[in-house]
Amino acid sequence: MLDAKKLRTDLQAVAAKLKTRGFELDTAAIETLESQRKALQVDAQNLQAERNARSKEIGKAKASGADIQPLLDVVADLGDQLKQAETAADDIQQQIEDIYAGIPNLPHDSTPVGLEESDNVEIRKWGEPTQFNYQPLDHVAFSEVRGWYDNDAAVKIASSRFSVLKGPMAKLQRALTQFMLDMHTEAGYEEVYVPFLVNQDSLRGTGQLPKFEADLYRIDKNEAHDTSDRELYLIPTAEVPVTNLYRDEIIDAANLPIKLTAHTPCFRSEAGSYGRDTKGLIRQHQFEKVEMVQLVEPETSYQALEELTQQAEQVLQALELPYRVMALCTGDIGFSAAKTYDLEVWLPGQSAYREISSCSNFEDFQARRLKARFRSGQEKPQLVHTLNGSGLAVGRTLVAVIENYQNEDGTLRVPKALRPYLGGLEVL
RNA sequence: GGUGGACUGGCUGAGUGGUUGAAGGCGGCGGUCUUGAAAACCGUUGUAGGUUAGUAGCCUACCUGGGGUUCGAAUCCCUAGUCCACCGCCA
Repeated sequence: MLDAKKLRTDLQAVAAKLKTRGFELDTAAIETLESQRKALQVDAQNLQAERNARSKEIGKAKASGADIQPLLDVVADLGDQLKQAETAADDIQQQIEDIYAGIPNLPHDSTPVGLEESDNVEIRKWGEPTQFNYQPLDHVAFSEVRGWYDNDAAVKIASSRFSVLKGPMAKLQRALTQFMLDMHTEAGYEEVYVPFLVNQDSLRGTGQLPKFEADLYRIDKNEAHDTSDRELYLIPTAEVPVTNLYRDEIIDAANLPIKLTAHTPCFRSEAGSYGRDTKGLIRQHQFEKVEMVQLVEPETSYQALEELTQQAEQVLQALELPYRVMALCTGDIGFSAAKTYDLEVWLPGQSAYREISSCSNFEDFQARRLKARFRSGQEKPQLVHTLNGSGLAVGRTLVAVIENYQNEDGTLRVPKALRPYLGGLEVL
């Protein structure tokens, strides 16, 4: 959520900035609503002040034994007036909040301007696309031959876009997870284990709600025994539970930066992506991811974004997987992000670079709704800046390892860094 | 799953429906005293919104969330959440 004050005082500048990401802000509607809000709020508050004063008089009169009936007559309809004013003010307030909740973050000045994926800018490249002296297989073909990957079984027990991994491939995925967590904890990230189901407040905090409900899996409550009015959602990323650890918290500045890492499954309904990446592990309803999250002081957040991105790159470098770093353009960054780097790994099966990590600085956009603040000394609490990045998407890393390390005879070399996690095996 | 109890500022803990944003204590901050520190003593100490040139003043809201009763709610009622205790079940 953007700063309401900034929206009021700097509306045209905000609208201009949002336009670079293809978002049209209805400034006229906002101005109208804001001036109505102001009037109604002042109205309601004046009535409240009057009621408070009158009620106090009644209290005093009663205490001194005077007749309070005349006083009661005076305030007879005050309650109704107040209720009306409050209802009107709440209604406008709600309309304003609904609009504000749908406004995306302002892109940082260093985010390249552009409306489409093709406007993203390559920042750097590491390694060269892996060379083969035969036509390399994609991960599906390769792993099906070995009996490691069973799409039909997944469809039978769940539906499409799920997968069953067997034997060495299942083990390889676990090794990758372990390896990544170890790298991050050695670099100073604290490992956390968190719920895979979260409530609506958490999803609002990180910006998935209200706009992206369709992308989420919701657990409908069982009316037979559940009278609660809470509904839980499967997490689309560990970002949600991990960042929400600090919702409604005031952090001692001495404890910043906070750097966390977590491994979780992620669940995405992938609504509207029919026909894209239908084969294999690239786009799944359920996948494994190791995530990094940082909470930092505002002045250091762009430095932190570089550090976070490099930490994700370290994983690819350690696995010796070729990749490139893309700065997403204003039209391609996510709703809550001010700046995002995508890491794209080389996939021989597709002869293309594909996203394997996304590292973003949200500045105070998430923190504002989370009320995640810090305080140094006696100063007023201030919003933190939040960042996160995949380090990495494990499922896609598995794809990358299989496609880049395959041998023509159907065997798979184990990246050196992973061997300690697979009992020293060099070939699978 | 059943039964009972509780939820108050950073923490602890009072609070007969009426100058209660909320006693007291702890902690924090400032000061007195001291060569310095401790102790003691004095003062101070929440968040957000509105108004405003203003981080001044004034007004409003906030005692777990939401709703209600009332001229007036921390206090009464309903509802949800959370925690505690006992019983049952369980990886």
